Amino acid sequence: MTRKSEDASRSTIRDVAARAGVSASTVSRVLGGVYPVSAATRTRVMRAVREMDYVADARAKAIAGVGTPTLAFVLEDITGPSFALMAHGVEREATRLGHLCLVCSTEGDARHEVEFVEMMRAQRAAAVILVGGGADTAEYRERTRRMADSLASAGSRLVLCGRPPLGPGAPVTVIEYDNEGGAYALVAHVLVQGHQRVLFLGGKSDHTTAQGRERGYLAAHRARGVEPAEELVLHGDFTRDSGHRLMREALEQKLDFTAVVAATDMVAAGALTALHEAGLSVPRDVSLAGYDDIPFARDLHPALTTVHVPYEELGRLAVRTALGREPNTPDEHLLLGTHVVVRDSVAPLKE
Amino acid sequence: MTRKSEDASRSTIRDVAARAGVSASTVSRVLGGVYPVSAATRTRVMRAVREMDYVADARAKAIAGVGTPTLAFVLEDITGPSFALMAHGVEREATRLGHLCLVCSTEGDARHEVEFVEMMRAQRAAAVILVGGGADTAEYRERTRRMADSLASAGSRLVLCGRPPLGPGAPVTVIEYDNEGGAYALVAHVLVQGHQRVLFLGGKSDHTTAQGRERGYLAAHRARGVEPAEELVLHGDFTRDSGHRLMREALEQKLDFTAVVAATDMVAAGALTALHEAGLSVPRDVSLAGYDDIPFARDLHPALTTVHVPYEELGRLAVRTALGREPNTPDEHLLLGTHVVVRDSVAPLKE
DNA sequence: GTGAAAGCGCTAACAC
DNA sequence: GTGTTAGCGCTTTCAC
Repeated sequence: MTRKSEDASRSTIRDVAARAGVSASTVSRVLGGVYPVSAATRTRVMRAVREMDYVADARAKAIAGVGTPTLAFVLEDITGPSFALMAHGVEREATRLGHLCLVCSTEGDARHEVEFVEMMRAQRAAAVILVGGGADTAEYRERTRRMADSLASAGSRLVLCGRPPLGPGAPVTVIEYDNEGGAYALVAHVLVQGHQRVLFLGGKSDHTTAQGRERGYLAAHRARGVEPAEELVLHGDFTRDSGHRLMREALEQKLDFTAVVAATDMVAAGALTALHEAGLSVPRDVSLAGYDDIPFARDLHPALTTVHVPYEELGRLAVRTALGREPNTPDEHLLLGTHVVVRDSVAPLKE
Repeated sequence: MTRKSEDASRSTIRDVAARAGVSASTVSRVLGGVYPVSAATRTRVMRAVREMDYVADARAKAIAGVGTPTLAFVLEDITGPSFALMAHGVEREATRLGHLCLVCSTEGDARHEVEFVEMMRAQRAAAVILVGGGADTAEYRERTRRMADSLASAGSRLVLCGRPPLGPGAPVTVIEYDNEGGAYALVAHVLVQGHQRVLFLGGKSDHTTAQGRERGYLAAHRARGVEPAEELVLHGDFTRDSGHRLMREALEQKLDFTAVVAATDMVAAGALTALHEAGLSVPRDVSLAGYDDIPFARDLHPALTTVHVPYEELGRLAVRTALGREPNTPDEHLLLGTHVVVRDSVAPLKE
């Protein structure tokens, strides 16, 4: 049986109406749901719909005020495991709440970011979720503030996930997780094992997430009365390659350390490989810890001690609060907790 | 300076027109681009636009025939590294080609899948890309064929990525990569090292991707004149946990093998930790290989020998061909090559 | 119950 | 150059 010969490409509600011998309104009504329509007409209409394989144009519905709402998720690069986790949470929750989910990758370009947000505003997205840390500059605040305002004035809402909050009064929701606290706990755990010289493989020095983790590293030292050696905190970015390079350099320079804490698990993965390449054994020769608890962390060898961040939950939460809010609500600030998960990559210092 | 007091939420082109003291068409024209408008009016209009922070409703534009086209990408779970890679490719290429990109996760549920496709058809998506293998059943073909037809008849197009092609004549584009060939080459590489009993950690036995890889495993054996032992091919799924479990069971059952080939890198990762947990060393005690060449493969220890699949390229290609096709073109079939990348997890068999 | 008409926000053809 | 009108595909009064 050949499936329909006419070109449904331009099949409109009127075409269906014509075929069923009724008016467009009637078609709309039977499709719409529970409006009283005689059984006979309903059947005829449904048959026409089926025969023509008709689906109402979602854009037209939207413009008529009955569309499926949309939610936008803009991130740097879906390829990063923690971003992917969040995206998953966002996507699940969005569809659970009956929303369509647009995702855009900015590739870290701020210009792309504002372009995307503008597009989403044009799409009349119910909310746009921005994720991924960055530098907390005046320029950032101004730009982001502007996005927040225009979204808000369009009845939408901006959600900042793991990125610098704006000043007070901005119509945004910010959801963060505790970078400093997590790093503090993690580093404390390392220090307790007797390590005194722990190398920190950090991120970009103006990146707020990196800063938070670095602060935790520092604070944990000071809490135990040890002043961290300046040459032990290195800066790169959050990639695997950065960890690999930094670690190799540290080894070449014969820096003196017995443990290393990486700003992310990716960095830790690179560092681990560098360590292995240098013939060092973890944790026998040196202890290693990461941050994020991406799924792969436990398949590293040794399984990585790290800090768990509830990324997926973060994503879900982001959409839930975004969609639950009244548009012009002022700022709201959620802080999710993190906790260290102890595996095998950190061992007590043996003299 | 306070940003605009009126509620732009319902700010329409007519509002802008009123404020600028012109007609809506004029506003449309200055916004539209290059239509001749006097400098004076243009300025006035632009000022009004700025003051009201106006953006044209993309849905309304779309319905009027000048919208940003949309492209849909539906996958099982963005959290899988290879999916993420493809998504990245798709997303980049889509935005490069001026398309918006919708992504939906089906969580492996076929019902969700058809629902999403229906939605995308309603959205008048220019194309929908379906990725992720599955069982090649009659039900699958029928269902998918139906989706392809209705998409085609709506002027859109279905692209199948790494999943079973339909019969001939279906209006779909299918892009695959060479599972069998890759597995063949990989297993040949293992056999050449002297291994005779190589364990295969496969996927679901009705999953076409898994089947392809298994066929390659088998073929490589036969090509060397060795009949693979039946008890050495195990079935699970493509997750890390599956690899872990299967490996542990194989060890418990004291299966006799000197190398293991996993159907995916994730499976290999799980298997690797199971091996480590059992106190075995790779590749000294047993060799191990994966498939996919996800970024993490080289940070496993030892770095994983695997088959490279150009996932990101696959994604880009998918959108390029999808968008480049005329709607009702019959089937087209692209096969991307794969190649094995030799790292450290496979070693020659020592007697 | 059902149809005609108005309206959603926009663009485009057609005046002037 | 610019305004008026019609029309995109749909929903929703408002009549009958």
